[in-house]
Amino acid sequence: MKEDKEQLILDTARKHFISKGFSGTRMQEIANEAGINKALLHYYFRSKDKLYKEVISQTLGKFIPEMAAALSSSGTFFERTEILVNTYIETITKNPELPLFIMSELTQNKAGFVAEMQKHASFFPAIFSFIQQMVTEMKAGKIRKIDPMQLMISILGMTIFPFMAKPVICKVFGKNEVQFDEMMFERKAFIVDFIKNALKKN
Amino acid sequence: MKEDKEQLILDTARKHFISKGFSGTRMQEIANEAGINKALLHYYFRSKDKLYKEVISQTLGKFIPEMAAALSSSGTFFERTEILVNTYIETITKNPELPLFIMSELTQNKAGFVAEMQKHASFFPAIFSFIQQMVTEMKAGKIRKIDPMQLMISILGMTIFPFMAKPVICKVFGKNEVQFDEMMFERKAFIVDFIKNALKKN
DNA sequence: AAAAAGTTTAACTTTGTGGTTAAGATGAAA
DNA sequence: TTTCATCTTAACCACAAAGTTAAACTTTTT
Repeated sequence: MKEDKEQLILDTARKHFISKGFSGTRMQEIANEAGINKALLHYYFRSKDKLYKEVISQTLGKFIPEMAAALSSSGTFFERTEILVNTYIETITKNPELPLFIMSELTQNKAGFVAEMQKHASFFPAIFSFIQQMVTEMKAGKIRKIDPMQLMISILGMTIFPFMAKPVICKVFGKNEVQFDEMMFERKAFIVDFIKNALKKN
Repeated sequence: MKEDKEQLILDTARKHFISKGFSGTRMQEIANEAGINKALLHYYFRSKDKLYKEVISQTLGKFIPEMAAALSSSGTFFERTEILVNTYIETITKNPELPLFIMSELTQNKAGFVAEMQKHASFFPAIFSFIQQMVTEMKAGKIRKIDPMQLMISILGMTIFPFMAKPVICKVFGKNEVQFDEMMFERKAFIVDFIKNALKKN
């Protein structure tokens, strides 16, 4: 019961913080939507600040390890790319606003956010394990030699950018939520294929 | 003198609105940083809302037409892609926070922002003129046949995403502002090359 | 049943912020 | 000099939002 309510508050708060930012979010709104009152909000989480930190901690604690794991699979570079792209698109489809939110908070250099981010530094070695594989296969002549950093950024850009530009994409191509998800589903194969062709040796 | 001060206020306000959002921005802060007082702020722009709208109008009024023009060049698909990528990277390098800001405001569906955005609908036909060229050259057998929408999103993703993920990229690859700009400078050629290879016919 | 701990509510206080006002200073132009 | 827009200062108002309190209700423990 207690945990239920606590989680209900956290879920409601997350929705608001992620879609409207910290200063755009009203404690009263969270209370209303969670079907409780403001006093209870403060009973559970002393202040707006602490509630925010808890939301961030929970959200990043779930999201970042998933992202890191997808970077750390085994197999050939193309196999790992396929797992990476598939996992990213599947995971982010469940939380499409998350990348934009994370990047916004990082750009604004929100103190509590950056601190929480640093707790998940496991993300960094995961990236380099992936890049290492690129380098290895380039040296082995399996794929065309290009700048690994630029390639890494390209893979992430093709995969993550559409979620961040979702409103524009939906508007330009006349898509609703469902059609957008379908497009992203098809995009998994598209990206892998696109990268394979781009890295084919002449 | 008057126009100077007016523009000084607008520039200061833009900095704050873009980096901290509407509700995160304080009129007092804008006044302080512009070296004036709050009363003068309201003397020039009646309200925070009107100031915001003016900032948005000025910013989008300059930025979007540039983006649309870059999509509307002439030449072959690869030539147009090169112009598009070069112009986007050069333009956004001067305002690296803009894409993230625009997407955030659109996602939050900010009334005034969306309204202003619709004034620059010229952007939409520009996109389709570019896509049309893809289709033409695919039919003519000049480039490999793939989904034009997915290709369009890929080009924009590879070009724009790095700016939106700038703090992460700088952190992961240990880059400062200058090094980031250098990387983006090199990226212009990288993207064009990458796309050319990906679209080469088997 | 009584006590204790946990849970909920309404009403209240405090603070932050947008916005106003009034009185006057400054500087350019008629 | 007079006039007018521009600009400053400082105090003020109104309101919204964060946060507090005290009292009451519910559940658990003894």
